[in-house]
Amino acid sequence: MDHTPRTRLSPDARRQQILHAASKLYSERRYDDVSLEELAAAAGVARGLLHHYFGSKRELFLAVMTASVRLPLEQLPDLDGRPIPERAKLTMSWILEGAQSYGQGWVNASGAEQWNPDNDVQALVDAADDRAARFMLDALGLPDDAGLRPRLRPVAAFTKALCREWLQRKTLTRDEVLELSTAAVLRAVRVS
Amino acid sequence: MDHTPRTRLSPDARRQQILHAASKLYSERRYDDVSLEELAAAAGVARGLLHHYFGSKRELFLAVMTASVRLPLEQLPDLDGRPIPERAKLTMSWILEGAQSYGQGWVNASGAEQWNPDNDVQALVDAADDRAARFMLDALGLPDDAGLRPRLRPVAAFTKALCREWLQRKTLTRDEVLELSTAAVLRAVRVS
DNA sequence: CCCACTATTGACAGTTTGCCAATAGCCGAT
DNA sequence: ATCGGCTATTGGCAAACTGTCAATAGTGGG
Repeated sequence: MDHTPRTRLSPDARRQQILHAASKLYSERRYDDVSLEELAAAAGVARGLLHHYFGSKRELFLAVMTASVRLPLEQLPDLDGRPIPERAKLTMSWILEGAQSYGQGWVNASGAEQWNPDNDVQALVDAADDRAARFMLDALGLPDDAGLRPRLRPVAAFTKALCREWLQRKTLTRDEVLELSTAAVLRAVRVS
Repeated sequence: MDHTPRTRLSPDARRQQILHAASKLYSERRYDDVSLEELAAAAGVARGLLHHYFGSKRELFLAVMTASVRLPLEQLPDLDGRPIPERAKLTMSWILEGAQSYGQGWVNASGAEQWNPDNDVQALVDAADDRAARFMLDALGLPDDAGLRPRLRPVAAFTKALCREWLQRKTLTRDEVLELSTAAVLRAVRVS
């Protein structure tokens, strides 16, 4: 046995290290195909530590997913005074930018593995889609009432599917994706 | 031990029986949360028989999924001579009908559990979406070349997300779903 | 410099999957 | 009707995996 002297880190640092290693493994193989032993080896720690920090294998996985299914949509280009169609197009263009550079996880995580209605992963994806819908409403300067959010949420699924065609299969161009997704947004908010 | 005398069925009948039982269990709980022992008990057979028929747990699961992620889209209403927008609306209405009555699985299975690009479930869903796109092209009387299929495939994801809002969350009406999905189809095939 | 705190480890028990030899229904042949 | 062979079906074994917990060893504070 190789007895690497045990190194002691702050809980936060260790957590990040484990999440980072797990993120890489889960991006390559399925959840049930990756053992805790592998995850521990990749992170360079003992298997028991994973349970110590995350409780169970599922919770570790969900922690990884939570960080991956959402696009980083912090700052918003300044859109004051422009008409809504232009706002929609610019915001969607902004989103596509994010999808291209950071959003590998966002693009692919488009739903649950099975059709179980109360699925933990589906809940994460739904929350992310809802967040994207609110983001868009905010960018358009529209109120969050009036039932627009349910009409806008499915557009997130649409956009992700379009991005898969564009970024992975390379069957669509960026311009096509932008056009189709923007049109869906405008139709959803009832603006021609 | 209860020794129910062992009953011998034809391979096809047994396969169907197992698939039926598995389908029910998988609709309630996650893949990794259902053990082969439970599946065997639900089907009323020994655990070894599942391996005999399906090889592995994963293959049994995929067999269930294969049947569930596709809508039964056999017959198509007769649309000869009508303009394309009307064809699109009628076809989409037909699809929504199927989603409401049979398509619990189709609506929910909208993607992979994780963002692994070569995921077996994702492949099934992709094939189903592609099939739906061909179905729609056929209904519209449009040729399958010209790169329309990649533009139309994401509409399947969009429609499923809309159906989830309509059938599960009850935040949209059937008419709204019909309007938004039909508009997406028409935009995808470049017909106003 | 030593002690207490806690991050980290290794081992154990229960469960699960995959595999294979043994068993027993069923159909055709005699 | 009965027997024999084919194969559907079973039960048990070995390896792998997850969850739990007591023991261990860095590390900062007194």
